Amino acid sequence: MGRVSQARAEENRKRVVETASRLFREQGTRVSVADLMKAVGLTHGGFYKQFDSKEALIDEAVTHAFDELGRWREAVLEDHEGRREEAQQAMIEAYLSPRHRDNASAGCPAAALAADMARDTGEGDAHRAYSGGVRDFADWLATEDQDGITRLCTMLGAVTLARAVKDSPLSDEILTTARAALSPGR
Amino acid sequence: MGRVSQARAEENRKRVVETASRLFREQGTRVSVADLMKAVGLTHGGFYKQFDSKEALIDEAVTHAFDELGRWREAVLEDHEGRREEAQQAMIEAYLSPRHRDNASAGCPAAALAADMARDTGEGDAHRAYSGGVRDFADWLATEDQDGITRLCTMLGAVTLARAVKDSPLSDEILTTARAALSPGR
DNA sequence: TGTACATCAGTGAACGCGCGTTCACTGATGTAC
DNA sequence: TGTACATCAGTGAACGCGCGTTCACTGATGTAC
Repeated sequence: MGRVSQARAEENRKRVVETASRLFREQGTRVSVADLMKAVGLTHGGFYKQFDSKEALIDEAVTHAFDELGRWREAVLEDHEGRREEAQQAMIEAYLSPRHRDNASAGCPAAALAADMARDTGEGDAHRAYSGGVRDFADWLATEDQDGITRLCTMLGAVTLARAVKDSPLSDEILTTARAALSPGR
Repeated sequence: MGRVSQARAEENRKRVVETASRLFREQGTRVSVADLMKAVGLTHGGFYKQFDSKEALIDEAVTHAFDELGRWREAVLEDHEGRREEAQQAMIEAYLSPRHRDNASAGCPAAALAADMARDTGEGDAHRAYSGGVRDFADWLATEDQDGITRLCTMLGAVTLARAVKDSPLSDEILTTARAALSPGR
């Protein structure tokens, strides 16, 4: 293939991070470098021209996923013209929807990457991004009389369980029940 | 080594299932057959004299873990001489304790194995045991005015998040906050 | 502006390693007489 | 009860495979004049 322009190389790098951020949320960080590069349309050898190691990419991909989550929250807040509690309710609805359950690759990284974070070493940017992202999400969800952490626990637990029990009727029931519990008319 | 008595062989088989049930909860089903057998004190070659495949063992180990969870609930209920709501509160306290967070290998399989269940194929005894176990746990946690599913979501979400953010102060805060939210004086 | 050459993003074969699984072998156990 | 032999749980080397990572190579891009 030969050398590629700096602009193209930079764009390729971004696509690797974005694709990794999606694939890791969908399948976990066990996705191989070769499969990832294939998904981007490149070969695996060039990976190390852009990243020091797979772990360095994980750091960037996790950070990227939480940046995306932050933009998701901002978009919801804008949709509701800054009315905070209304936006929170919209986020809760979206979070506990079958759509979010079935599309982890575009969804909440706190839920999708929890097991990978728990099992890996706990040092590095991935864990810093994860902890900071959880804190920010909880803060955003807080109201005057309800703590954001508890809300996030219920939401994340529901999506985690709904994904784990797969397509049994229980999965829908978990989402519906959690949605009802977190709705204002309770 | 030569042949081993039938009683000993049966005991070895049980120890493999028990050890797998612990190691899978601690590290996920990615634990290798060789490492597992080493932990039991055997070599990996003999594994296939007892199990058809690693997947068959996963089925048994997951089932075993949920049986253990059921016995945990029964023990708590007995400790409180059948007083249901009191036993539920004791379970919530134990579930949201640092001890449970830090000892996944002896803890709740619904929390520890959620990611493995979500990412694997969804057929087989492991998933049946998982779904059934989640249902049973939720039923056990239900009260007259609070749904068991929602309680379980909050508990499981809290432990999952507390494990994922590792030893940051946020981890303790998540447990404490969830405990307060699920306590009766609320 | 055009030419000569150095750079380096991407290629694809290769590396050591650990995975799940297989298999010939061992020798104490279980059984038939 | 004692002897002869078949059984089979456990051993350890080997299998093909995919992993993360390395490296010699390619040739268009970027740069120096």
